[in-house]
Amino acid sequence: MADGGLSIGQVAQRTGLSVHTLRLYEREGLLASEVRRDGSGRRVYSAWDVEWLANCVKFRASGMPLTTISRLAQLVRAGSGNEAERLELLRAHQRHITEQVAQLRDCLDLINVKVASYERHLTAGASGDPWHQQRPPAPQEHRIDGA
Amino acid sequence: MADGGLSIGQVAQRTGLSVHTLRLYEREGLLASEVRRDGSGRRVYSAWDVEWLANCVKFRASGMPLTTISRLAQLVRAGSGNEAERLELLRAHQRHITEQVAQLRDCLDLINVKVASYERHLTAGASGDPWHQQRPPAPQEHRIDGA
DNA sequence: CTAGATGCTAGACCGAGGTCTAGGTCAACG
DNA sequence: CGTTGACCTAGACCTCGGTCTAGCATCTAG
Repeated sequence: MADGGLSIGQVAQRTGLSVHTLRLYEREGLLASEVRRDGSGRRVYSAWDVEWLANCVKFRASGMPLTTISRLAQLVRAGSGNEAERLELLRAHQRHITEQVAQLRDCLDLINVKVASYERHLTAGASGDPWHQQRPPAPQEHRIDGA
Repeated sequence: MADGGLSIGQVAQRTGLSVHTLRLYEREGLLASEVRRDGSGRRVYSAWDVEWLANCVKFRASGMPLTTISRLAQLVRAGSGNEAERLELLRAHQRHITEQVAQLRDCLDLINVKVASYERHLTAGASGDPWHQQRPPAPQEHRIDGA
């Protein structure tokens, strides 16, 4: 392939997406630049396309829905003049990620406690089911609702 | 409701799940103890059930599939003797979360770069599209005239 | 007593995000 | 030449995790 263009198969290999998914993404408007085609209608991806797709993969992995990526792509495709909107979109996702990290840490705390508890249980011999420990009148943690 | 038993609606309120979802979770075997019923067949949740559900919510929020929660619930329901398996399951999810956090950080890095770049762009006046830094969209026309 | 919440079950429906198939084109290889 | 493999489109199909409806029973307040 001249000029560094890549076939869909090659792009699949280096993005980790399936060729099916690549075509889906294109249909859904996730690409920020139209994919070229060769003489017989086959897709030819530029290095820039691949780079963009790699970003898409990260966005997806961090929970950005296809529609949002599509909107971003649309803005980029539209060219200059909408930078503020792109920035807003990115900031929103930034916040979303931060929130996710907080939730993950929250769950991780819980799991760490349970894991430690089971490890104790297993190495020290049975001392009661860690998941059925009676909770004596406990210090009010973040109770969901006072009641 | 005597002895602190809660109705499904009350549980929905304090777990943030819908009553539909609560019934779904029960059908799918996510509950580690069978929910009691009152005289006329209505569910009566114990404080422990609610606590367990709150954990389920965290598990879900951290990407644990229903089937996995179900398996964990099943183990807990089965009682002592399978602690090693529970621990294994928890450790697997621990790893999964850690991996997710890494991915999120990875995406966050990317976004931070882009955000910074757009901020510069916007405050300092247009200086080129931050998303087209390396490769201007020079889509060299796909040949339409014969070869 | 009656209305209006709230609950019950069974099962249909939905959106997101893929994944796969059918049927066809094309280029290269032995 | 025929076959093989990568590619094309259109569209069906699938899983996951809910969400909602129908039709009925029960509780509670006025």
